[in-house]
Amino acid sequence: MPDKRYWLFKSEPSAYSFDDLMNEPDGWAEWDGVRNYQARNLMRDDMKVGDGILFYHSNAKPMSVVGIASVVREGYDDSHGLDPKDDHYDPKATKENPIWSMVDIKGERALGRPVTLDEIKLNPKLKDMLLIRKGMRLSIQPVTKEEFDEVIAMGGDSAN
DNA sequence: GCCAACGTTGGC
DNA sequence: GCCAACGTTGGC
Repeated sequence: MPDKRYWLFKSEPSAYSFDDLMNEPDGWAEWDGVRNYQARNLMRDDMKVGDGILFYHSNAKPMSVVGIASVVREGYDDSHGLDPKDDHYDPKATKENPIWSMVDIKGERALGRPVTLDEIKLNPKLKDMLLIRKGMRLSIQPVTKEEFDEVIAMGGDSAN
């Protein structure tokens, strides 16, 4: 996979945690409900099957990267926006133009230990991560292979 | 719980 | 097309 890319997905563990992903009965989950155009474009246009994902817990104690996941289905229509009863309903979405996209992801493995936001901020190799840029709220962010590998190394995972 | 930063909406 | 108001995110 010559052009494998790497991403960071944020999730509030009170809403959906890495354990929830690992415990999915089917082994994978729809990453639905993203309602931000920039994040949508990344999912719709740039993600490929096999891409690596750092799974980050926001609004958590501690805030940290807790596990590794991967893309198992490339961007497709997020039909949840069409359902008025769905939490992620968007009144502007139509069958002809659902507006939003999602990917499917699979939990790979937990890190040996969580890598906290504080540690990421202190690591000079990770100083350019979007995650620690002031005001950066994007829930899906690209990361470089070097950053991806560094976080895994910090988490004490030797699997790759 | 607070609030800064940011995206979106809507009046003009 | 500008921009103030508003809602949300997410660290603190």
